[in-house]
Amino acid sequence: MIIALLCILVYLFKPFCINLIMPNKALVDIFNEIADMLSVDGRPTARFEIRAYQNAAMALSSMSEDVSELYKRDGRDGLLSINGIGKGLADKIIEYIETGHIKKYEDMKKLYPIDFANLTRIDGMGAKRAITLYKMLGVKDIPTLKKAIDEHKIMGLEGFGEKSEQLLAKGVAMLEGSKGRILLGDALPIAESITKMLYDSGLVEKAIVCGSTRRMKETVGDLDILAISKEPEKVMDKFSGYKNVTGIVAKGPTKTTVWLDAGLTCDLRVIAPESFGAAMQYFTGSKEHNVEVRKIAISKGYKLNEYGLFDSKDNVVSAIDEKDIYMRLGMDYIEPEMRENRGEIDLAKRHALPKLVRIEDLKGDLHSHTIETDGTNTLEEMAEAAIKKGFEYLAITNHTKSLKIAHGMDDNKFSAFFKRIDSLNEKLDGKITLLKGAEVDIMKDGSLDLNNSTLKKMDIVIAAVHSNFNMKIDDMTARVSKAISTGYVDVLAHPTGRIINEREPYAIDMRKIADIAEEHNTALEIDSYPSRLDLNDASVFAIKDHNIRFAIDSDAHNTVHFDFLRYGIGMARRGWLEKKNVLNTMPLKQLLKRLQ
DNA sequence: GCCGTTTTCGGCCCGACTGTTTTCAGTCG
Repeated sequence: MIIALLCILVYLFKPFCINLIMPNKALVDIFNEIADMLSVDGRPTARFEIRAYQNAAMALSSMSEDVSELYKRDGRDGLLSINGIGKGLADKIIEYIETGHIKKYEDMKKLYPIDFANLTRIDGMGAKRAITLYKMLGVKDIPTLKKAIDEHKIMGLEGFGEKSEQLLAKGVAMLEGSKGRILLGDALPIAESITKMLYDSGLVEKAIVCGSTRRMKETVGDLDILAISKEPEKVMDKFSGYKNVTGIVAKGPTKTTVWLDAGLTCDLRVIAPESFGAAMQYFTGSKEHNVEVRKIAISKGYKLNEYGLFDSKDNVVSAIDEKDIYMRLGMDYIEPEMRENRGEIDLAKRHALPKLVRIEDLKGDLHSHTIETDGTNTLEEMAEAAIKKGFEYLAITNHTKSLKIAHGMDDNKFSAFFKRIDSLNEKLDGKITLLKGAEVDIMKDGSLDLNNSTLKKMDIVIAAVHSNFNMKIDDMTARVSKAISTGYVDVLAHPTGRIINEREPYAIDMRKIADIAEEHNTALEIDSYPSRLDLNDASVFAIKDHNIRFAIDSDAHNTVHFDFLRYGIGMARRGWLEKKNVLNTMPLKQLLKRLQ
């Protein structure tokens, strides 16, 4: 009973349970801060040094491995193998790993004890202004900035005026109301509502969502929308007057930036039709991808910007069509989800890009709930909605008894429920096949929360950790490995347990889990629920070369949730998965054969 | 401070918008 209560408490207070941070975050922050502090360095080469530190920070932040592990294993050469880390920064990383300090950073920090990370989040505040305000007024963080603004001390400074002070005041207020990066599952519908509004206005020929939303990043910091129109001023007026706009940051004839009530900014660019392809390429990003693409353009004697690809005499080589621009640069077309400078450019040059899985490839969904546990629709309603989605099959996978908060079912209840599924399947007469399943709790000791006799009755068993999240990495890895090793688990659901912006992933060695999964033919889930997206793109990318399948599931708790699958597809595509890597691209017959 | 299909020196992505300017710096993506 006490354990059950603890489980419920852990579930309820999930945001406070775990503290596992991005492996290289400390170094990433240090390198970014050094770059900020170098912004006032007068040496002519300083701006390139700044870029070097920023590139290094970017490289470290996109690594899935802890850089100290890499150093332990491969030494200094291991560090030098990272693109963007040379001798100087390798030594600084080693200094940090071995002493916990970097002298250069600490010396600079004594000069500028400034909270750059938060101050530069304010609109209109970059590193230079942060340093100026520190030198002149002692501003070093948000509270001291607010004080300076309240006392109107900023407007008199050289380079600052009344408007600058007002802009900063507004920036602080906006930052305090901002929600940081919002979920893709929130951002994409908002962006789509704006493009719909623009189309409905009759002022635009085209309106396309670009930026990280088009790349399907799991969270979105701001929205980028691109439009073609003959009346750009009217479009900007329409856009800045949209009902969800709470403030205007900047407004010009080709570019307008507004604050939305959802707590993020949205950029709208209006572009001439002949430049649309170049603009889409440019505004989709990522920045790192674009920098590489532009370098390739330069190496071929071209210049690439948002208006097109130009030769040395400024003649247009390509501009209307995004695909054509890649082609002219000697590359195959790179899908937006891959544009992160993670090796895709090299593959595109060698015509060796993967053919990414598409939402049309999914034949069914392997993870859903009904009103019997924590769903809100009946079995019949879920079946009906899945038929409308065109699914060939839908697995009903309700929670098991330990997850009391979700009214988890025991062995007897499952037996009775399966009879209902059998009879509904008969009634549905092949319009869809409902698979008998469960989302079985993996207990603290790695055992499964139902009797083997019940598990044997199921078409599909998915298993998940829902309690005791704060175990040591070795213990959690052993716990989940033990569950998979029972041989009953077809799919490991939301393998890291993270809830975006709420709960960190629990500590688990995903490479070891992939090894065990490979051995037992267990698929790993990409849970498409917007706040989960678990596995995420980085995890998928890290283990995609294992001989395992991934299951892209909705984790639907009602009939509308099947729409979430597009976000899971986004993660899969960002992790470079192809159709053959995904379990539920299999037709029913083949799937059942494999599950047996 | 990094890096190499102009390679160990001499380059390093590019343009819009704003405010404080009188020709441009800072910020942003």
